[in-house]
Amino acid sequence: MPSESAPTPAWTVLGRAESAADAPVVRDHRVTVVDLGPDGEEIGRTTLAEAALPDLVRDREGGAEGSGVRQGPSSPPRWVVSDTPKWYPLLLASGVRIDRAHDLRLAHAILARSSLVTDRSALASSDEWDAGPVTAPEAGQAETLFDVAGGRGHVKEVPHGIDAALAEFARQQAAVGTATGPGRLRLLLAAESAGGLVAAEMHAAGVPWDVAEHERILDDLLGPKPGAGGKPAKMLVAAEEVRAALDDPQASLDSPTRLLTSLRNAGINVSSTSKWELAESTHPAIEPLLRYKRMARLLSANGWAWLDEWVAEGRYRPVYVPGGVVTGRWAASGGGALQIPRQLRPALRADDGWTLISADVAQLEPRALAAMSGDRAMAEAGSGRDLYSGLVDEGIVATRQEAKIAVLGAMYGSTTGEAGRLVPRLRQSFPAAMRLVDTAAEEGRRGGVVTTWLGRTSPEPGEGWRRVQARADQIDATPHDENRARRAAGDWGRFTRNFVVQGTAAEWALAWLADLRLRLARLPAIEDSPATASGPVFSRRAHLVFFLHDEVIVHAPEAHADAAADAIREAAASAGRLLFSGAPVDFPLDLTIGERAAAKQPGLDAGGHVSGRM
DNA sequence: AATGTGCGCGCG
DNA sequence: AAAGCGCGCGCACATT
Repeated sequence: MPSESAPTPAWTVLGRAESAADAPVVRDHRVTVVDLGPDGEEIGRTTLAEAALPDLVRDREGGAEGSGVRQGPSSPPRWVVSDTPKWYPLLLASGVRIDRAHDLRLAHAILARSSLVTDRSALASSDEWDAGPVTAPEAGQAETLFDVAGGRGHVKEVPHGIDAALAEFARQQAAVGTATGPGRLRLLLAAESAGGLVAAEMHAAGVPWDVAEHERILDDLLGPKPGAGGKPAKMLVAAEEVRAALDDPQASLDSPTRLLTSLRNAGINVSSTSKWELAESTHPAIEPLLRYKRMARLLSANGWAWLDEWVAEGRYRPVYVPGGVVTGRWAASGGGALQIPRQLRPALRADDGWTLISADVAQLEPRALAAMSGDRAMAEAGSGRDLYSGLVDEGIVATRQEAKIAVLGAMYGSTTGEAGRLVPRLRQSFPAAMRLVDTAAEEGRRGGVVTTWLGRTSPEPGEGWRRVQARADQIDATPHDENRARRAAGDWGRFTRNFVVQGTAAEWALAWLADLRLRLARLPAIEDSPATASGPVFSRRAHLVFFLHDEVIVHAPEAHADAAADAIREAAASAGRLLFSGAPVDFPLDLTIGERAAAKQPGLDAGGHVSGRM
């Protein structure tokens, strides 16, 4: 229960207790909890055993059974932690969820680089906060170490002590105070931190995974599971067909170099073994070869070995890395969470009595661009309809396919081929949107930085890039030097052009997630449910299980499916208002409840590559 | 035997 | 069809 009649803290900082001089043991696992008032002044402090932390947090959250349902009139604090994966798994395992957090590591990464922050010197010098996330504590199987921008090669953790946390938090608050447009940065820090919570929660809950269905798919596409070291029967058959068609009984299909030699010996004139180049040939070896390659990919990426390693108790538990991509998108570490092939989506299977709800935003990036640039014409083209079809309706391009090429080309900086022909039409129809991306590209070509809608700033080009540019400016620069510099400048310009769009879209998605997790937590819990593999916090209520840039999947009790679907829609509308209040841009969802929820057909709108069927 | 690199391909 | 952006992973192959 809330303690005494102390003033309600605005922030509560968690940190490992600093060992006092008279501490009986050096490594006593104790935690210090410091309450801060609205101006950052300390208004309370207590130290307790690590094991007692969950109960304290549960009390402060004011909810029963970790439900997160508030009981008292005062709101729970925003918990300030060094690094969410360091602290939150323990709480979740104890049945405690929290509403709001401020993740010092994630916030530091944003603030130390944001061009909105006027004075970054204090944050720049506290570089012990420039580190990657801790690896998941129970990760017996996680062998992949990851590097985040700046931490290349060495795995370093941020400090977890209370003194370090308080000092860094004070630096961060001061930095936000000096920012131009502090509101946006505060919003970004809150959203980024909420993303940290969601990532930990989804890892704890896991994706409900039907192993039998996965095995059925493997059996269907590859044949029965082979013995150790063996290849599946259907792969062997395809390989023999290829060798026969090439008239090369020794041909190796697994080594690109040797395969290329075999292909050329058979008169197939290709410069690589990539599938798009192979597909242009009509040689009879090509069809079985492409079939073989699809099977080889499925086997190595998501075959029986993947199932053994990554799925246990009917749950796939990927490790998400919020902020792991420079643009602010999430990365994933281990198990290929962001690359689960559409082919396998039927293996996502709700528990008995539960259902899956999947929702994705149609054309998120162009909509983010329309909103941030205030381009009314572009907003109108996407209003209440498929944005690409909107371009056709408005007579800007002839077909939906052309619209897609033009829009993607505008955001990625395409200059050749069909995109080169179509993008200029957008420049005419959507001048504000095009000016925004063109300006971002120009800034990048000059070696400058660009910033997303909420304040995430692109990295500066590296030393090598600067050397190349400097070389081309020398009086004795060769045409080769100049070409190289022009190409590098163009590359960086396309990066910064895309950064503002991809990064702002990622901010919208974070706001969506952040709002959604709170709405789901406020749905009622179901009664009398058996314990599930989702853990103590999520066994009785709707929860997020999957997130992929512009798509979420929620696992919900059947009785709450409609309420959860509403929460997803309302959260999307709320995210749009929060980021772009007043802009006439909507973010329509494709939402599916039930059996087919996880198995959306290969992309009408996805990156453009419609995956082949086997 | 470990480590690094390029290729190819899955996802948005 | 890929192109133009951002990723992670497994494999073959080269290097240490």
